[in-house]
Amino acid sequence: MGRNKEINQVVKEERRERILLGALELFALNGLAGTKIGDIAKHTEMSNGLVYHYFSSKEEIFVELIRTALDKMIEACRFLEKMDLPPHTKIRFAIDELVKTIRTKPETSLYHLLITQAAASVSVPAGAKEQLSTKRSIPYDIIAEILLSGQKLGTIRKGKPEDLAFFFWNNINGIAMHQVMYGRKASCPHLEPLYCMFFTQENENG
Amino acid sequence: MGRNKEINQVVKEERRERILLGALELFALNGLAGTKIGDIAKHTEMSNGLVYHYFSSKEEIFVELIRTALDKMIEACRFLEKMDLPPHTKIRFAIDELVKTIRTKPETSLYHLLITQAAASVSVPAGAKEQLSTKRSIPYDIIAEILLSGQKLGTIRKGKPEDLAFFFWNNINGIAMHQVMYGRKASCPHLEPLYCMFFTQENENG
DNA sequence: GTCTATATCCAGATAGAC
DNA sequence: GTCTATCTGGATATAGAC
Repeated sequence: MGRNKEINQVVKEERRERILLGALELFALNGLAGTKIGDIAKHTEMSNGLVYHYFSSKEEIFVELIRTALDKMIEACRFLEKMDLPPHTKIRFAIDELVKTIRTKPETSLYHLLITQAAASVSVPAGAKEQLSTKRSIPYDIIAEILLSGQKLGTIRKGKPEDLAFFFWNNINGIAMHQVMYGRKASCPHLEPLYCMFFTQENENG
Repeated sequence: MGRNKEINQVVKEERRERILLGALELFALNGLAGTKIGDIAKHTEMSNGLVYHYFSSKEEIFVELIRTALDKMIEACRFLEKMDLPPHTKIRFAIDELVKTIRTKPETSLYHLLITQAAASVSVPAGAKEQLSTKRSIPYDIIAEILLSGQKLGTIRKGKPEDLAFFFWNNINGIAMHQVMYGRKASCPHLEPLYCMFFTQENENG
């Protein structure tokens, strides 16, 4: 009894996840307005109505995805922040790790794409706007902070840390987009040029 | 008579331009599906019906904008290609000039955004797909070619030219997006980190 | 929980007056 | 050329059978 309820709960959770994952692919590629509920239903092999059994509206799905995307990114950044490594190693690690995740876990690229898109768009649901305005800057701030420490040690190039952080995320997003567009077909670009952006010379070849 | 016809022709052309410019802003920010004909009409202070007097469909407007965007970009690249400058100077010039245009002519950023968005999207009209598939790679190829010449002269960092060209455009697009999002409020990021991506050391400080 | 059928609404596009 | 009114289709969301 209580038993069955638990199991049902799990099944229900699973279905939700399926819908979210399917919707993520579609939203990331076609945007909120460009994705019909019917598309999501078809893509997850459910009926139209069933989607509405799990979510009360298309926007709700979208907002939940935005929330998840932002939370995952922030979590990764906080983890990075706490690592016991010199700043320039943290940055290198962050680049390598982000790119590895992008290449191996497809939904990662989609999350990046989704956030980038949503952040640039005006006609985004209020709930998503709220998430974005409170959380979007955090990864930028954390990277900027690490870069600043590195600059003090002379291992990171000079320049406004916020500017460098901007380039950092910009390139990560671009790589994610590249991955989504060309997938396994084209190989991921080599990352040396990216390192060069951030590391001072002595450090660069190390 | 022939006189009046000419004048009318000019007025008509002007209206078309107004619609295109207004639509560009909306498409770039909200995508094709996220932009209603009514939005375009309101934004250009025309009636719904009048928009249809100049264009036969929403998609037609979109495709024309994509075409224009690609053609402008290609034209600028060809101009760059033909300049009588050493490769690394061409690259520096290209970055400076692109960023200057992005900062001073607002529609430029919107064009960049529009193309990036459309290229990533699946649900784009056939006409736009066609434009993209025949033209999108040209700016990448031209920049890669210039970078390759520079590599032969030792003024451009080594690495696959296509990869470097990818980063080149990726950062330009990111700056365009930044400009659209924060406009005049936030100042444009400093470009030194970008130069570092492409130039060899001796050259970098020159 | 899951489906089909449907009510409702909204947006693309057209018709026709001025 | 420009507008308003309207047709029409399609998409969101709901109702109700199973």
